[in-house]
Amino acid sequence: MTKPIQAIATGTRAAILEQAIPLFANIGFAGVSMREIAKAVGITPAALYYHFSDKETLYFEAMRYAYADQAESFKMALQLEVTPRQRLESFVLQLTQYLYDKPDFQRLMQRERLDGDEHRTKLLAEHLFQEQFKAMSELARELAPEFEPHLWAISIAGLVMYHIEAEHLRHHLPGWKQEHDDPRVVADHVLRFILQGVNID
Amino acid sequence: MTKPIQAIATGTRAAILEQAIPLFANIGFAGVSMREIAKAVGITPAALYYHFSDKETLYFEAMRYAYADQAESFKMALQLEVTPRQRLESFVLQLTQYLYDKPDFQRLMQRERLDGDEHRTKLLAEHLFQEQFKAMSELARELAPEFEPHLWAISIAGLVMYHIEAEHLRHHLPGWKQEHDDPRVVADHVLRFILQGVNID
DNA sequence: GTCTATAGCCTGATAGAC
DNA sequence: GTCTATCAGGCTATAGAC
Repeated sequence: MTKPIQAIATGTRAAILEQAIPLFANIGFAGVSMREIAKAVGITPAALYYHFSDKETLYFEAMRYAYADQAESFKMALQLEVTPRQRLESFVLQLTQYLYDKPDFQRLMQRERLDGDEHRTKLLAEHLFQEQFKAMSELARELAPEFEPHLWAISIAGLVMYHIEAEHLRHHLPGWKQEHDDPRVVADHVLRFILQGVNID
Repeated sequence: MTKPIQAIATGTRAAILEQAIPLFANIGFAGVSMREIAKAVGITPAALYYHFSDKETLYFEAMRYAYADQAESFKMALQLEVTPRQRLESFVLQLTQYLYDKPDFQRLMQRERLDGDEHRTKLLAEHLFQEQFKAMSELARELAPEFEPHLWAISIAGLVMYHIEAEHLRHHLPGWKQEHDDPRVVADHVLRFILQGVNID
């Protein structure tokens, strides 16, 4: 319905990436054709091949473009000079809010977990998540020393992500309420769920 | 490599479904062609259309077939006449083990969360998960009355599932150890993670 | 039930004009 | 840079023989 001509993008290359991202996120690599992408941008398929050598390269670049601003987003939350508990709280809140605000990014992550090859998965882990994951592991050592930091950090991330990824499914499961789709309610629940198991002074 | 001709299946229809399931699970609906499925079964594409009216119907029936044995699997774990804590323990253990043992099922679930339409998602929720989800919600009331049962049950399921779904990604994140791929280690961690936050007598 | 053959369309990708 | 035109091949699905 909405046809938001790119306001941010300058240049055709950026416009292509910005139109391709939601298509790949919502339909997947195999489900989207170069013709569809071209149509969304308002050019012919042939023009796509001037900017990207093939479909896979376009997909790869679309991912990199979608990730571009992400790496910066969480750094601050974890590096603040505050108590460990406050760092955990701001991390959970920020992650929840981010995933709600950027559904394309969230769905691209989800698809990579299913279809990402070794190369892309490694890139994802090392260039996007590693720094935050390290900070989370450090937090684990401070807040929950009785756990493996790696497993603990995955648990935190998984808790947040699953609530969001299962949103449609949850709507048909007993006890669902409208408010459960509110990121603040999810973040609040997840935080309480974690903190009850953590040795807070 | 391995070409395990169907040993369980009796009849072509079952053979088709059994060959289609891993293909859909690993590559996805849009990524798999009727030709590929036919080739895996050892028949021609035309023969598929004798058994299933079109590709979508085949996919739908393949899902139903993959789910068929699942509904029974978890019932006992939750209906045992044991303490709530023991029911939680056997649920987490059984879910973890099941997802590791049936990667096709696990991946089909993951794909449904991404691409499932309203109809399939509802079917999934109501015919497969509802009963176990209710039992989990009941468990929540007994073990963690300070939480919303719905959100608590989702958290438990999400904890287990995310560890498994993120397996490839985890391999490239700091602190990963080989043993973290062992379902018993994951189940043990998840259980401890949950139980520390639960009021056990 | 399964086959051969094929219709009709869509796909990724390229050549060459502008 | 973007176009028109097009190729070669893959796709779902069907018709009709056996």
